[in-house]
Amino acid sequence: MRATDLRIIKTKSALKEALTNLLKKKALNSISVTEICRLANVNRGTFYSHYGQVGDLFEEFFRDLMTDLTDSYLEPYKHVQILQTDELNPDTIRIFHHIEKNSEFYRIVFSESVPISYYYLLFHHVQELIKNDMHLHGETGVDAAMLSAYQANAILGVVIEWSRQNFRQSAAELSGILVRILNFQFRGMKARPGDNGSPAGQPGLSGTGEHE
Amino acid sequence: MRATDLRIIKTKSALKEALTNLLKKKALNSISVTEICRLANVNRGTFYSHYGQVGDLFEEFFRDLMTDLTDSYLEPYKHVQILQTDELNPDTIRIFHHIEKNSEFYRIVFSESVPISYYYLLFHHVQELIKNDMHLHGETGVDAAMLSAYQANAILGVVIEWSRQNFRQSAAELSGILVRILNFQFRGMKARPGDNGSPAGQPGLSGTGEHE
DNA sequence: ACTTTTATTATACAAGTGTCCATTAAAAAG
DNA sequence: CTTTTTAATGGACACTTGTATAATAAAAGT
Repeated sequence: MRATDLRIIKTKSALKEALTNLLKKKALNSISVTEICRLANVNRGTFYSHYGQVGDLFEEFFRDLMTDLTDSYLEPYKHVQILQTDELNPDTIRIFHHIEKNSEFYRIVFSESVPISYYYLLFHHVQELIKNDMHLHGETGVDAAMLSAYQANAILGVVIEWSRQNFRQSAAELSGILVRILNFQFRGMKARPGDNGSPAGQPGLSGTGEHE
Repeated sequence: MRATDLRIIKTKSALKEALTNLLKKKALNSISVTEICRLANVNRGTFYSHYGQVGDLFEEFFRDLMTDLTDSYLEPYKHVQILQTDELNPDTIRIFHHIEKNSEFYRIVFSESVPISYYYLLFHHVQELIKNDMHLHGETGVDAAMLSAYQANAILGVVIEWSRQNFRQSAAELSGILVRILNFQFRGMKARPGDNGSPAGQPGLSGTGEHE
């Protein structure tokens, strides 16, 4: 069962193409294996020799996106030194751009009757990105799994709300909103004369600022 | 179709009882309508006259829990005046106790192949609780929907991680972990002599402290 | 080009799904 | 207690699901 067998490649891409087309017209959870195979001209038994269910086929799209997300995430931290909560460059939060770019896809991931497993894929991916980032900045004294879970899901909360509002804001606007949220959380410490010490960078995002 | 018709009450409770028993032995997504009806001695057509799918029956359990969650949530804010990020009474965060008490149920809600809609029910409920709480404390200058989404999902991120670790910590321990996370986020502003001003209460939770 | 390997097909099966309708029986209304 | 209302039943329908197996055909290996 070499993965390079031409027959396998042909079958799989036919199935993916069929699913892509069906997703333009109906919800993921209402698409049947039979339907995909009919459209792809592939025997139903062949489908089951490659995938267990419709979702497994959909998941293959997901893997590619997660790679792109990694790239989107790492970018802003190249400029982490110049970040100030007050003047965060809206373009910095690339994660919103990544989602905006693929909003067609994320619309499905966040839709009601889809299994939560896709959300978990996204969540765990962001969590890992944050956790890796934390290690770069040394020990925090806080349970790393819990802290990263808190921070990752906080961002995704904003994204969920964004998708619930049909992605009507631009990614740049979303970044602005996030900045205001972070500022609000830290409102106790700013605007205090003679107290201009770097206020923990982007704690809402990775929690790993540039100080200490 | 008065909701008080004895036949309806009898049928519905028989179906619920059957589902409850089945859930002790197998996953929600692997339980069929046929199976429930067989166990409940209810005609399959009768099931469909009340519910559209197995999930709709499960959702009825959920409604009750959300009421209990409201009670659990409101409790700690009766003591909000005495809250300090440094010495937050672990018992204060009742939401963890609520989940611990019903962990049997939440284990299902957070399990992989279940639809994300249940998570949304929980998320939106917590979001509303936080939003109401925000209004009590006046305008924030931040998009209320986005801020509450951020804060609600942050807490749920910790809960997801908790369930992923099979709820091995106690609710009290979880509260302690949350306190440490919040302290970490605010580490830039504490231990600064002569700067003992209430540090924004519980921003990670509701973001509405007691100052201003 | 020929042989070997194996992915794909056609077909069949038992089981579940969602929907419909005529019949039955239990509850509500008088 | 009798009548009226309507929930529940039993049976049937076309359809999807997941699995299995022998036959076919396309690719890989020599």
